[in-house]
Amino acid sequence: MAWQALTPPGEDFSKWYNEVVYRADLADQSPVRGSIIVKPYGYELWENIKAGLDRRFKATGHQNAYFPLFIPESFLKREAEHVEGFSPELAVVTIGGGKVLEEPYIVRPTSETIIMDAFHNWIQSYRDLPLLLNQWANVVRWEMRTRPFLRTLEFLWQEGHTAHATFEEAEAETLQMLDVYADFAVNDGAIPVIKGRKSDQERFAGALHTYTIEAMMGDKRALQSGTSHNLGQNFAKAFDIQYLDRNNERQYCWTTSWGLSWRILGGVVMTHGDDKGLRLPPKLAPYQVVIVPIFKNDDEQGVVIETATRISRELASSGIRVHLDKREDLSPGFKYNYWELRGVPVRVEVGPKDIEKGSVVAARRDIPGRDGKQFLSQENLAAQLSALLDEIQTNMLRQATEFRDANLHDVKNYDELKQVVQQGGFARGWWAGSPDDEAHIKGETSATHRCFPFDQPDGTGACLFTGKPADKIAIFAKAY
RNA sequence: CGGGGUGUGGCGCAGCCUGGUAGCGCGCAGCGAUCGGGACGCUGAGGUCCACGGUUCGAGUCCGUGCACCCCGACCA
Repeated sequence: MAWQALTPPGEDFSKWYNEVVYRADLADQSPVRGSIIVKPYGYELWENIKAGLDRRFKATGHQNAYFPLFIPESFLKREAEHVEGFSPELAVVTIGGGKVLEEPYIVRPTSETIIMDAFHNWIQSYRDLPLLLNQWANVVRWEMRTRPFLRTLEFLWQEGHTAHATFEEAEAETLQMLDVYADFAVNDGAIPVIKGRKSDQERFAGALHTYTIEAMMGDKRALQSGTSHNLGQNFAKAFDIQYLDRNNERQYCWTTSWGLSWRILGGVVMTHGDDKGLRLPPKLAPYQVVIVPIFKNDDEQGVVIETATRISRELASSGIRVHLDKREDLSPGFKYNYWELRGVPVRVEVGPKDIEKGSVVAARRDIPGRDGKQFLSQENLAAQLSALLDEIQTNMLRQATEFRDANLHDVKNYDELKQVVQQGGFARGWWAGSPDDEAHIKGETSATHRCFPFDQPDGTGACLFTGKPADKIAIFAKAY
């Protein structure tokens, strides 16, 4: 009994999160402050996230490209708001090859500027539009305080950058990509998200509009899980991206950018995890099924391993990501806990009794204890498990949605907002406040304006803070 | 950048107050036993005690300086 139980999430969510990330082999601490090593299991999870997104990007007409890690310092300065927003957190290279550089290079915190510089060269005609690119890359932001995956000095993400002929097209693109993010989060990540628009206070440095998907974590705090920006003509003007329209007139482009990082991986952990560790949605899980063989002696071991291997091959050939845990000297109970910590959606147990009966035991991670266990026939097992995985995916989304809805409260006034924030959860109410009002609320409650949800009620109401007439509702919550 | 904490085998820690050149648990290796919810036994490998300077016959321990990392806040994907 020397193993150490996880800190229960209800006791100290932050501590629980750190323990899960490290103990479930997602990541390791690195010698570099605020930077993590992503271990194979965590990286495979990220690869599945990438695959789900990349497929959607391609389906909406985008192509991948790759731009340099280093950006000339002067590029950042071309868009005033942009440089102001990012300069506090830049890493700057001043020496290369032992020589002081004439112009320092910025290690990209985001790539708008260097990509817009290329767009300047690439776009001449309306026939060149729209230009729809995406880049998978690492970026660096020198953050004060870091947390694995949620905020690291260096992180992996994708950043889409597009240029369009009109505001309407750029706006449509911005909203389309937000839909893509939401579709991915909901259907692959089983994370219910609220789509909305950021307040001016919270929008991206240099953007006209920033749209966001906001998710509720297991501690009822909000996680901004992906953002999509309509950059208007701000960057097009700063980088002189002009095209000749059908009437042979020069026009500035309208550009967008949209990004989603490995933070979403932290979101998966914090949305679904429980006191036994990770719970991974089947669509993202590196292993969807793990097979634990059970035997008492060499005779049993022979036949059990043989059967388990056969089943494993059958499942793999049906496209199920399966792993057979053949490790010896480890008891089944140990393996159950081991794989539960790592969030594998389904555990299949194969023992002598199962072989007698032609069955297996299937235990689902989303339903704890005996309730989640059932016997399945070895006949047609792949189809049965595929159906079970679908059911788990659906159930996890349902559980997360119920939790989110149960902690999303409508508030009429500031007192109610404070109460909601204090007990944990999202506070939703009419809002007509100023940036100063937002700052005031943040100062007093540490809750921030998360978004104006797209889903708006009819009519108008009194602002929860100022009492002034408001035509929009907003959501406030403590956020990561 | 403000506040707090910690640096001792791979990990978690004790030892420091009351100086006498290292110990526990886990993990790891070998053998055996066990295996339907984290069982076990025996044997073994593994440490310039964060760095530098000082006090001392002698420093993990006392003093000074520095560095690093973690946690809590303000800033952010």
